[in-house]
Amino acid sequence: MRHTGRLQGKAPMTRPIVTRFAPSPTGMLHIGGVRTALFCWLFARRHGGRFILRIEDTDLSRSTDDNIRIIEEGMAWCGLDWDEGPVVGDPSAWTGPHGPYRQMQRMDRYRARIQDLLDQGLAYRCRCDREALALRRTAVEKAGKVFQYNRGLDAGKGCAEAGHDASQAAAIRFRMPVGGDIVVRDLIKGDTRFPADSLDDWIIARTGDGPGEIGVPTYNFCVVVDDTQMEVTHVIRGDDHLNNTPKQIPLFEAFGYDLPAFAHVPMILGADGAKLSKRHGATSITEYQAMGLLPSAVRLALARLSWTPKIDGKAVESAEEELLTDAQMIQLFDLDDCQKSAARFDMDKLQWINQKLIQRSPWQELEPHLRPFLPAAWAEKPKAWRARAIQCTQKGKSLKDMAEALTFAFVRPETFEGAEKFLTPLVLPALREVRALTDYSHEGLEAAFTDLLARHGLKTKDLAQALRVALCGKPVSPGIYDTLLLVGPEEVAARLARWL
RNA sequence: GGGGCUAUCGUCUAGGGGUCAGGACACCGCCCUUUCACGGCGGUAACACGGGUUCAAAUCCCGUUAGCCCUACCA
Repeated sequence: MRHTGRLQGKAPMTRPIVTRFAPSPTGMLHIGGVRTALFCWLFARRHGGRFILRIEDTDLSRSTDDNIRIIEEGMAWCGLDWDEGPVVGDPSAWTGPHGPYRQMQRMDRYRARIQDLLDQGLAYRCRCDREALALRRTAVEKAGKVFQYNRGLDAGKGCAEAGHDASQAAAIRFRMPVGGDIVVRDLIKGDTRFPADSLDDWIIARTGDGPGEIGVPTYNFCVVVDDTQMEVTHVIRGDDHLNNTPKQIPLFEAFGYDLPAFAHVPMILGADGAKLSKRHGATSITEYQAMGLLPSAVRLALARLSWTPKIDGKAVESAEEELLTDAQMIQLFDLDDCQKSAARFDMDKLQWINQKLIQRSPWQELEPHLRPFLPAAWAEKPKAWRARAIQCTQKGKSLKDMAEALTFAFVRPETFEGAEKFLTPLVLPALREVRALTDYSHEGLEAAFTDLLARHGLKTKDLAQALRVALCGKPVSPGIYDTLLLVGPEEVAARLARWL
């Protein structure tokens, strides 16, 4: 077992747990990224550790401040608060002792480390130009072999022997170990061995601006520098990075650092099993927000993909147990209970969770989330009215559904085709009396209805449906007493007028 | 091509030598009902394939197949 760190797989207990989420600001915040962040967050919270947000913006062509703000806001909406990282809305500020937390602002650190490696002979300058490299690559591949820089079939053909001009600008390559296996001890995937000879001397810094200059370092290099310097104990990331780990491990060792523990979490797939993309519907976290989902529902649904919470060693066994609170999730979260395989995104389950969470939330908690879906007039309504409005629509699947179910309270309805089917001559006399009702308490309305129904020989259904149609413009609304109450006596009279 | 990861109901999964293969979502049916819902009860439905090992395999081993990842001076 060569190239394995002494502490790999178990972080030293003397250090507090530190996890980090390190997205690239290249567009929207992807739901898969949020899930990875969620696992990091849950793990840190579970162990009373710190959670770092770090921005990997070394891809100059795609990284923008706007994209960074999208990440920050998405994380914030999801309730994934970070202990160290950028400050929302201020590109030059950060919180935490290991800043800055944007890689492009950390260049001097990277260059210093690269210089160290160069001085120790652990890395070297490479002046092969890309065309020449491409030529060699195709030649080797044509022969059915694998092109690996300075390795395998290409062994001994590195720059040193190629006699390149030292006055040229150069990229920097890291000298990888030869022979044996590099083993990654992964908390989710288990031990995985990679033949060291399947990897080559990879580029840690792009070609610099001039001779002796060190260019922008690459991703695999920056991560290692950052993770060590930020004292990350548990690298929890997408399993697309599993293959990068054997490249990074020798770097940790070259720096003389203990290895962090690794946990590669499976990806989230679309409903058809393909990589989750736009054509599957929502991929950006902001779309979930717009759908009327509660952040807590998104958290639970995402967490339950590839994670089975175990209570006293037993997997959750009922709908009731499935509905974990954040506190329970944090208390229960364990990398041991994570799946190795990718999971398909299940929108039905998300919606079910959302519905259940809406049902069991106090109306005051729901209101701020519901507010963006409601008309401005909402704010002017009395507290008791708002409470009733929310409570009688808490059966909805989403905040959007709830808001839609309440539109009748704000807009006078149009009539519709077939309204007469409900507003028959038989119910009109009763409707006329409803117009005069003044006691709008639930009990008052119920008593009045009982009396009305008896005297006019109607069934509850007849009157209720007629009222729904006249008041809401459709035969669907909350309970009829609630509907009346939310519309209010004057408006009820006004809306009824056209039918009488 | 090389290296790596993965594989139980439609979906998320439990189970890791002997289970009627369990649960949740979805779906279907019944009940409740002033509409739509909610709720209650019940039901359909799975070990990718082929070889081993074993008295016994979903479970262990080896193949195969399929999907994905890495193989960039992207991250």
